Amino acid sequence: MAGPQKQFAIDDALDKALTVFWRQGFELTSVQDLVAGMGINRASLYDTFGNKTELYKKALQRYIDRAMTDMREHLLNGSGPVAQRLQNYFISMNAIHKNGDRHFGCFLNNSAVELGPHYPDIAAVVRQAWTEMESVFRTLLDQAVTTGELPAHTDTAALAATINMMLQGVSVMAKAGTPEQHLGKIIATVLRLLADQGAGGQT
Amino acid sequence: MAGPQKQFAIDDALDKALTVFWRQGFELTSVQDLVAGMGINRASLYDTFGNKTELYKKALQRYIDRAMTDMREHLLNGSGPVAQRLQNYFISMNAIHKNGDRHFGCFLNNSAVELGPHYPDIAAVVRQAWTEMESVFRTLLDQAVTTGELPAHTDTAALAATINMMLQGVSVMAKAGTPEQHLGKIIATVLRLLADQGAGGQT
DNA sequence: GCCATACCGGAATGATCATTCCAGTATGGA
DNA sequence: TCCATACTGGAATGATCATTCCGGTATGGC
Repeated sequence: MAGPQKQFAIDDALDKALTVFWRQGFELTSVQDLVAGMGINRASLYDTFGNKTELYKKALQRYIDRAMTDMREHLLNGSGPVAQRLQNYFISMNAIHKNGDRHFGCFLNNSAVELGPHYPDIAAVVRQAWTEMESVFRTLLDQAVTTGELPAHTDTAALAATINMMLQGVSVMAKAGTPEQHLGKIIATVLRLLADQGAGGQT
Repeated sequence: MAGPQKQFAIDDALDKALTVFWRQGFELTSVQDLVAGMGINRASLYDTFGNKTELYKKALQRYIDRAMTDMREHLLNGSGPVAQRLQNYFISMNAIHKNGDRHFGCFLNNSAVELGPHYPDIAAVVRQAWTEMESVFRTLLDQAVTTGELPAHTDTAALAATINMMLQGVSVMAKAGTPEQHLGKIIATVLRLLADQGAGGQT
């Protein structure tokens, strides 16, 4: 084909769009904000990404892809006790979601709350991502059962779903500006609950 | 004073405004939607409530007042095991947050995510409400310690904060359309974790 | 009966928004 | 050298928004 060879880097533009949407949410982000933040022309934005809503969906998908990769790396490839890896993951997520003293929360979580009720397809994408996250947590918990860190009768599927729910809860509280120290106490309590899991009773 | 005696019922109008904001969120609700939903005149809306943002804050405060009253009634005045009361509360919250097959989530939670980052005073109101909710949970847990349902060494403050976090997590998942059955499994797991709490180890 | 008050429907205002369009510029293959 | 391609800045379009304003109406106290 004739013409310039060097199309602006699509993935890089998506990352920048994600940053803007993450900070401001969907409704409060104008296309002007996106044009400025992405460093590309308005017409290029529409040519390449369709429209504002489509761009948001593509940015969300990119966030999911990266979050899942990060998650597997941190949780499954790590060594040491599962409890320790989980705690590190919760703490590092909290760090990723903030910038300076402002908290932007989990982008999946934000998408679910702000757009879920109005865009069923976005809600479905979020649920699908959560299902994958639960699957990673379950793999991790199964490792813990194998090593004896968790009792053999543990319902790892149910526990994985619950851990994912807790991640959403912590994210929401962080977004509202809950003090770091308070969040730390909650995370520690979660870890203690998991450690005690099944110690007293069974099924 | 001269003039009509029967001002339109302010509280009733606030309830209707709350319903509209709850279903559509702040940004996607137009003043026209509010005028239609509240059944009052546009000029009356501005005269009585200031503007759209002020109206939202007043509706949020009304939601908080009613939610706290409901919460105390359901949790503190009830009888039976604390675990049972907690489970009933989680399930009834889930029912309150939905309408037919659509889930609107917890209005506090929605406010935190959608408006928290842009309106620091709203974020502060939400955090204050959460603090009160934690206090109610703590009172409930202290009852459980008294009756022996929970061990004496239980850190009820930390556990109360964690339960509140879980309520937010379940609310977000419900809002994204997570199937009832899946939510039920998560709530059951939470209750089991709490029941086993402290059975294995101590501080 | 009289009037200030409190509401009403609806129009006017001024701003912002997403999206489309256009004229101009640079690039790489032929 | 030439031209189709891919981008650029910026203006035009058409819609929607929050907020203010106005003429009209009914109500209760005097």
